[in-house]
Amino acid sequence: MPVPRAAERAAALRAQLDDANYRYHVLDDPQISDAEYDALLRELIDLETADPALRTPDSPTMRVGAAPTGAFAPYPHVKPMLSLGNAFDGDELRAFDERVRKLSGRTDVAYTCELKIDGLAISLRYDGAAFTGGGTRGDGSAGEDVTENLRTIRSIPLRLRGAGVRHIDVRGEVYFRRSDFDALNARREAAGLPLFANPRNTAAGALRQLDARMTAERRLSFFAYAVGEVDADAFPTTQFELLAFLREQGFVTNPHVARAATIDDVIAYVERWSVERDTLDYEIDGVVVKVDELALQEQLGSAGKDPRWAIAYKFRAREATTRLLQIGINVGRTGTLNPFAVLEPVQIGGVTVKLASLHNEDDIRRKDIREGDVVLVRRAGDVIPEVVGPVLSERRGDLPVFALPTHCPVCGSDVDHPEGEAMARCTNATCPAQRRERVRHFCSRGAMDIEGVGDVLAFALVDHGLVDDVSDLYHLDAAKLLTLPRMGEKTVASVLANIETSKTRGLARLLFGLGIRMVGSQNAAILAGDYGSIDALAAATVEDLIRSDGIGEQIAASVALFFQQPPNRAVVERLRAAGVDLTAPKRERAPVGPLAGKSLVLTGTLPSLTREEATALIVEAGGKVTSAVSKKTSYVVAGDEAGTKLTKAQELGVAILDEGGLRSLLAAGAAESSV
DNA sequence: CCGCCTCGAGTTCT
DNA sequence: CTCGAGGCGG
Repeated sequence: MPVPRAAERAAALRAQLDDANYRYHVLDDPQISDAEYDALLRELIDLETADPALRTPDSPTMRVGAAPTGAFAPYPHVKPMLSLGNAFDGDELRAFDERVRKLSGRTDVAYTCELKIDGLAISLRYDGAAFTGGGTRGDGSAGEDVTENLRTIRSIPLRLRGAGVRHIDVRGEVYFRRSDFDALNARREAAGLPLFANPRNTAAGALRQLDARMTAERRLSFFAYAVGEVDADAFPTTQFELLAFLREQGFVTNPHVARAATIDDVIAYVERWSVERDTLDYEIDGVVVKVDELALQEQLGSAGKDPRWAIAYKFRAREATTRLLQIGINVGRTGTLNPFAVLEPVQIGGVTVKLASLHNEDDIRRKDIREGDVVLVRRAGDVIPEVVGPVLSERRGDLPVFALPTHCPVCGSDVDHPEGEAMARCTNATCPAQRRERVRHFCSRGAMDIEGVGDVLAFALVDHGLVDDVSDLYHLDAAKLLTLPRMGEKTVASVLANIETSKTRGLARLLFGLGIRMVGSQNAAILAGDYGSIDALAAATVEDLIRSDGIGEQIAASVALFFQQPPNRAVVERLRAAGVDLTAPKRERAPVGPLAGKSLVLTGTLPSLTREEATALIVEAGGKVTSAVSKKTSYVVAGDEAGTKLTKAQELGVAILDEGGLRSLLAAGAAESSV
């Protein structure tokens, strides 16, 4: 028999803790601190530990999580949990509205609009006022019993607050707050554990933990939005009031609900949230639209599986899960082994994604990505596909940990992977893959800009033995080119003409095109400007080279090494013999113009200028175009569909221009200089 | 020696 | 666009 005094105290503590929880989660108006809450909880745990008879199923102490159970029992839904039909644009919403009005015979139907939380649908059962169990959606008629795990979620009340309810099934969404998810990942990173890919899958995994203590640590949240079977004295008549009723009972409902008098209001709501979705602390994947009147819902009923009184508007997906079929390896022009993902094709944001970069071996290991995994794929900056990570809950059996090959997949040479470096390299400079890539790079737009020689022709030239190194491009003739597949007289003539034109591109582009390690377009321009000719540069020592701005020991050593190697010297001589311009104008005096000394960053698409044209105008005005935004950036020129650079500029307080702003800046200087 | 700034290298899809 | 890493100023 429990000691009466202790029983009283336990009951008081329970009431106090429930109340604190309700104030914190539902009212968002905490009256006691987290520390005080913890102290009360501690006291209750101690009482219950001393006398287990004091323990009740709805005690807040149950939230810390019970010990592991074997497996999940089935959880039948007396009233099935519905799935909703989808709409992807305004027209489909209008069609839905028309059907509703036609079937109901009404001229006007009001709707409630609710954010569609990207989490897991669950059902909670209350008998009397006490929480007695809950389960996942499953196939709609039965899911899994995850009662112990649900108990750990603070925003799920363990007792109803209102009177008059004898039984109720409450439906809603379990989800992960972004802030809680980020905090969890930060802790995992500190502990050296692989990071979770996204909040939704992590929430799913947490809810299916066999050990509820693990679930408790994850800090899941819950929004209630519907009711299944119910037996109560009084019940609301609209969806909007139903949400208020759920709040009165102690549930958290999403604050961004709206009542829409017409379908136009619904569409306005959808458009607003498709833009503002990123401002929320949780992820949403659409909007749920329901006929507001519950009686009308009943009347409309369902067609097959889907109710006729509700529809889910889905935002365009930004990420998706798919199977990682294989990890392939590309060999880059510098010999780097670049792993890439071969994916089961999947639609993301309107395009089919089949491939994605995987960066390097360490990255794959850190994310614990394995061949055969189901992976989460996202389009970084809404463009370039990226594998975020594996969905661990989908992993079946033992998949092998990824390891880079020790020999080049193309030529079989040894692979060099220096300690502490991210990239592994094929050690064979004459590796066919490297040769192909070097020729392609030489002909590319930023380098010698040889029109007509893209990936396909560059590879064909190397593969057919017409070109071994870049100097061979200038010793081609029509007869040789005609031996290649898909090359006719006309194409050959144009390619030869374009190769001829490229001879005058100048030293900066040539140096970049040669593909010297650590010499990209910028360093190439600096060296060309400082030395004026390839002979002067080839004669420079490391000590000479490091005097150039931005050139340190490593880059200097790389340049010097390049010109020491006989094959490279031979390439230079053959280029000279062909009449390729190996000189550059020596660096002109300090830049002048309205943008002298300014550095600008371009992002997005400008209305009437290409990126190249804008860059040329800025350079002409004495300015510099760089790729990343920092405190030193003078202006960010933002066009349509600007990406993360615009956000960064706002964060750092860097001035932002549109195309007009850029033009007036250029014009201002032109006016001055003409005076 | 650390932290910031830049640059290099590789990348997807239509 | 991303990540890695070299250069350099504090």
